[in-house]
Amino acid sequence: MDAPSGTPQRILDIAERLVQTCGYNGFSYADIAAELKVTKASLHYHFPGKADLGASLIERYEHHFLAALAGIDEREKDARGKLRRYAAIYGEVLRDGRMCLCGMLAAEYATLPEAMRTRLRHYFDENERWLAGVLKLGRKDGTLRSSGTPRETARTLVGSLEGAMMLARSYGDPSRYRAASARILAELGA
Amino acid sequence: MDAPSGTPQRILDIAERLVQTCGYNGFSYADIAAELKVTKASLHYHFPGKADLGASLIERYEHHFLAALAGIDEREKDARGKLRRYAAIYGEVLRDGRMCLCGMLAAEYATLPEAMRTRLRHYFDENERWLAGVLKLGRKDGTLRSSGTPRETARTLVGSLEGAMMLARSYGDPSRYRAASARILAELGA
DNA sequence: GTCTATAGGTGGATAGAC
DNA sequence: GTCTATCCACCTATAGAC
Repeated sequence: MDAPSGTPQRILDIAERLVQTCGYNGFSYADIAAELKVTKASLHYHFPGKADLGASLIERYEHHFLAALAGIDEREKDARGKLRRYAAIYGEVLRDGRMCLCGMLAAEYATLPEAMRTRLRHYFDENERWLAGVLKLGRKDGTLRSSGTPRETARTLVGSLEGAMMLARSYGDPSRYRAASARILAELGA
Repeated sequence: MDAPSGTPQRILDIAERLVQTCGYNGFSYADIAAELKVTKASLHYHFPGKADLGASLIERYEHHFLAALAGIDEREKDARGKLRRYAAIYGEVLRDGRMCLCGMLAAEYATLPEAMRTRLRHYFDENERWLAGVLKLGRKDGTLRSSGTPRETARTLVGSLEGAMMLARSYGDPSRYRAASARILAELGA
């Protein structure tokens, strides 16, 4: 609680935004250094290699995301409400021309170091796991309907929302995401 | 009809695969040169700058794609059949760790030259247009159902399939795409 | 922890010979 | 059309002073 945000956190903040907009292969240490007003060498002290920085980015992003999902579980008990809040989180991500960090990295998957690939799949697995729980809950109390297993439906849902974000951003129009997510959720009864 | 494929076409073939796997920012003239066994300078003769190459890639990809859609319209008169064939085209794209060329580029949108951005949006617009026609047809003859306008549903559909491809590829599992697309199409009655 | 300086490599791109 | 040779900017990364 001493520093509101240490240097490593500020580095991650900038790198996160850069990856969300330009991709992992689309930014450099020089970009971060310029914005943070330090030298590139300083960055290497905190994150020895770009792969370390990338892996830390995913870990922190997932950590924040899971915290947000825990927040939903605390405040929202209705399965439909949970789904709508989940979709809304990704809607907020779209601000400033950003895209979901992990959706971006998924596109660059083939060029990522293994440490990042593993963490990336873990992120999506956790999305799937949480959504499957919500879908199961909604099926039990009759508020949500889906044709396949909760697991498969969750998997499809994650992909659909990631794709909706990607296209919405290409048109510079977040409302495209909102329209798409509303339609997708409507199919499930939410 | 003289040469089965001239040098420019072979360059595009290699570049297309590279973009589909590694992205526009993830490949270089050197990669193409090595595979085609020519020098980088030769490539610049056919495509002066990387932006020219990128724009040509999208144009050719869209041309091939629209030809495939025309082929569907010729052989398949049933709206549900058209939709299934459309989804199948993207399923075939997934071979060899590839992703839809334009889905890849959409992720890198912020870093693309304007000439590529314009063509990219055009590709998605054409997808949307064709799909909206199919959805309208299916609605008229009662074979397909959707809650929103054909246009909006088409838009959502394109994004969902692109997202499904991206995630399937991250898991190296094309069956993820097939499962997701089957579920998505089922919601529409196909 | 941050700096200067620099290494070693690769990026896209060009000039000019053949 | 393809080559050799070369340019310059940029990349990730390291050594060592402060």
